[in-house]
Amino acid sequence: MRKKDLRFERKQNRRKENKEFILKAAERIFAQKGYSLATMDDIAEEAQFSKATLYRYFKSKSDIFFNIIFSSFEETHQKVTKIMLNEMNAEDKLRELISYIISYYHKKKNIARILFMERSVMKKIFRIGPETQISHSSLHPKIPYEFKAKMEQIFNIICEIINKGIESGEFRKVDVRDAAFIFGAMLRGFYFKGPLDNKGYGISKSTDLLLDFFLYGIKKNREARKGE
Amino acid sequence: MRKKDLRFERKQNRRKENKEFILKAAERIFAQKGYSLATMDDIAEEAQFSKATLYRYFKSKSDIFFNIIFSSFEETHQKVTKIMLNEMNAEDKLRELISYIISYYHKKKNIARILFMERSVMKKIFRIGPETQISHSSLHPKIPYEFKAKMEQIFNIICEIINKGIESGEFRKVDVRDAAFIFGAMLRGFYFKGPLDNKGYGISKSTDLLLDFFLYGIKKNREARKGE
Amino acid sequence: MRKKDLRFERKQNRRKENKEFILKAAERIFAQKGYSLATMDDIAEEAQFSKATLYRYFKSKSDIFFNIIFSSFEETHQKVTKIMLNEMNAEDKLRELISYIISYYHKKKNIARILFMERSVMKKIFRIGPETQISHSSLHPKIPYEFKAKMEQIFNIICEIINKGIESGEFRKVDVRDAAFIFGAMLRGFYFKGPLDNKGYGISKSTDLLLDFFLYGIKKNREARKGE
Amino acid sequence: MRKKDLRFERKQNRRKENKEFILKAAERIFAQKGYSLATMDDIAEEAQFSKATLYRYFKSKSDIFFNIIFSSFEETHQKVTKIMLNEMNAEDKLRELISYIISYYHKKKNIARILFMERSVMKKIFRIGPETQISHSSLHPKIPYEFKAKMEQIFNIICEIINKGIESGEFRKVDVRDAAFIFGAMLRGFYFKGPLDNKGYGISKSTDLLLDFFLYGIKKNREARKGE
DNA sequence: TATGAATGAGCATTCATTCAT
DNA sequence: TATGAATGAATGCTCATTCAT
Repeated sequence: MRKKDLRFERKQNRRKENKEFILKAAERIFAQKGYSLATMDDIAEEAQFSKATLYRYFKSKSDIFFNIIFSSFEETHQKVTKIMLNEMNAEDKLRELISYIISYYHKKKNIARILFMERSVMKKIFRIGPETQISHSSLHPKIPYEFKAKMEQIFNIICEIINKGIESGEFRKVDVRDAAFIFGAMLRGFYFKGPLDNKGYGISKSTDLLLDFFLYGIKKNREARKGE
Repeated sequence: MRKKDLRFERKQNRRKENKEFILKAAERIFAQKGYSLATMDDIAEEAQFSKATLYRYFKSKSDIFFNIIFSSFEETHQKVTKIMLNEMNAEDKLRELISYIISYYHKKKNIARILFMERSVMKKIFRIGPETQISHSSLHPKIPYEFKAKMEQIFNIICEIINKGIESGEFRKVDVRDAAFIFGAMLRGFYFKGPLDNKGYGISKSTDLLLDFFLYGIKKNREARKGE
Repeated sequence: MRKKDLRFERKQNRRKENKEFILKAAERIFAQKGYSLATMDDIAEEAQFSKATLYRYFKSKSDIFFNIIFSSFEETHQKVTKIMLNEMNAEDKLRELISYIISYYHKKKNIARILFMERSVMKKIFRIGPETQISHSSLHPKIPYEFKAKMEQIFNIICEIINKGIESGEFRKVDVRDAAFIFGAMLRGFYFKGPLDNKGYGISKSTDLLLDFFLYGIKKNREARKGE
Repeated sequence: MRKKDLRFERKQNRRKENKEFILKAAERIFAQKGYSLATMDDIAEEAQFSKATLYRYFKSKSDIFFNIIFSSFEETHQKVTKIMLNEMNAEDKLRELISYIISYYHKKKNIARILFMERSVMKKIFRIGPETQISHSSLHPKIPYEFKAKMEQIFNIICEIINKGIESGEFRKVDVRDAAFIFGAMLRGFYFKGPLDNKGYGISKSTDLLLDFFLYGIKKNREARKGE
């Protein structure tokens, strides 16, 4: 029955490709318009499928959105893990991290923005998750939980990098989670700047800038600090 | 015709009060639901006016939103100016700044979030501004321009504070605008943390944390830095 | 404040009239197409209102349908009560009843049909009722309960009429509820005849026919019956 | 070419079996949900065929429905004919008839309901029949005609039973078609009772009850009736 | 001035049916 | 033959905005 298997595989692949294709199209639309303002018509047109077809691949608009975010999270998680495992000192790891995240934000544009920002939308989307899941393990098993979990995994990896930096004597003795949080905050705030303009630095210059401030702060003469 | 003047004035006052009242109500709704999910019905009910009346005071939903943001900008501008004019060293000014902005974000909750984040919404809102304005000098004269201008004024004040810090020798010789941008980014990112949890520090603890990192960074031993 | 009261009253009336008007239009549409096949667009067009306006007056399609049925139930209830209270013998009351119900079915055409027949639709409609009602006493307080209750009130009145007929010696001693059920069944079945044709008797002839059979049955010589 | 014939026959059989299978599945679905609320997806899933395959066996949803009803009509026709041909008196034939039809309604549940009741659906279904048939002698040759014809055949048999009862002196001299119609009405109405509850009698008790009333009516003392 | 009424344009979602393999 | 994929046309419902009083 190899023939049948092959045909089946081909079909599976086609399905996967189409899903991927729709997701890419939807990502572009969400990036342009945000979640609420993006319509299924927009996505259908962008993907060059009929609206009804979208529903063959995804349960709902929020399902599409969820898939976009979640898969991009996995990507990030993998990348961040890889960075952590590198044989570098902590400073260089942070540099890599910054560089990656900045370019990631850039690539994902408003997607990440929506994620961090349209809190009410997120609530609405994820209400689908845990309540519904009880009665029938649907396509979104433990959405917000998995979701948050994934974010925390990433956060923990950053903590670990910083922690190693402290242990190795590179960094002063700060609260690891505080430091990691500040680190993330700098990156987020750097990218999500609203109507503000910074000088439009590229990724490399931006990375240098962020790293410089995260490492050294702005003070000229550091008096004895707690962690030193 | 003094009578008429008085009556007119009373009317004006009443109008102003009502506008203010509607704005407050709308702010609560936007904070709860974000821009897209908030409906004019919601706002009307919250303000205890009829929906039609809302349109007597404001041109559109986006007009309401604009007014909310703009007035809160003015408030911030004044406060920041006051801080700058204080007789303090730069570090203390930054502390005040952080404290104020963190509490401001907290007070305005999602409002600021929307501002920084729902970029597509902002675009939509501000399209009303300059294009429409040509034909009839409308309520939004140079909206995004004024808007951006206001933001830049605030930004410039922060620059000035930092600059004074450099001149006085408190801070190392960094690019002032870069530093101000990083400063803002840290605050923004600290507050807009998406589904992430930080430890839920209060304003005072948050202020300390942010100031500590902005001043000193994370490095233990600072080798010779450019600005030193 | 009489002026205001009057204006308010006028408005209230207008609202009531419009509701009534929409209900009438919807009734025609439901009669033509049944519940599922009738669309809000159909109703809107028939009522010469916009679809959105329909939703100002009624919460949903099923709300409209519910109102149609319920008000027609009340009408029937009143009429049937009046018949019961008449000073007539039981036979004449039954005649009146038959005459009224046949003409009622005729007037309400498919509405009654839907009620008795599209059971699955009814289930769907009334699921709105009791579940939702718990959290917020909505427009449909105890729909199916009230609904069934109303039907049972009507049924009980028929029972009472028959019971009096038994007590007065007009009717033989049968189980009252059985008899009332058979009575109703004959009327229902007489009207809801599917693709069958009877001879197209008018109301008067139909009434005679139904009464004749309900009273005397088809047997020629009645042997001793239980109830005699 | 016997081989081919056999193969053809086998194919035909297989086709027939599949049709039958689909019909059974569809019947279950229609019974559960009524016509409008049942979807082709539901039927496909229940039959474990793909939706497209359904369309290889039947022209449309309504075609499926038509076949269900028509075949069940044939069944009834045969059974009713058999009853008529029995060597019994008319009363016993009626008893058999009632018993059969009540159990038939029970078995076919909502199917019969749909038939008698969703008149608009029936119209929709049968519009496919005679109009379409002109251009290509389709699967539905004279649908509503055959359909009605079948119903009338059944009706006529009931007439004949009653007529024999009159001729034999068992029944009084009533209009035969009127009596048959009332007979049918009682049965229909007895089963299609909407949200009403009767006491939930079983088939045997129900049969007794219906027969009792159809034979003797409710009157105590029968004065001289027309037909006696 | 204030507002209840009205609506056009949309929106997410569904479904009977057709197409391509 | 059998079917997964695709879709046009609806469908119930919503909302920012305008109208009439």
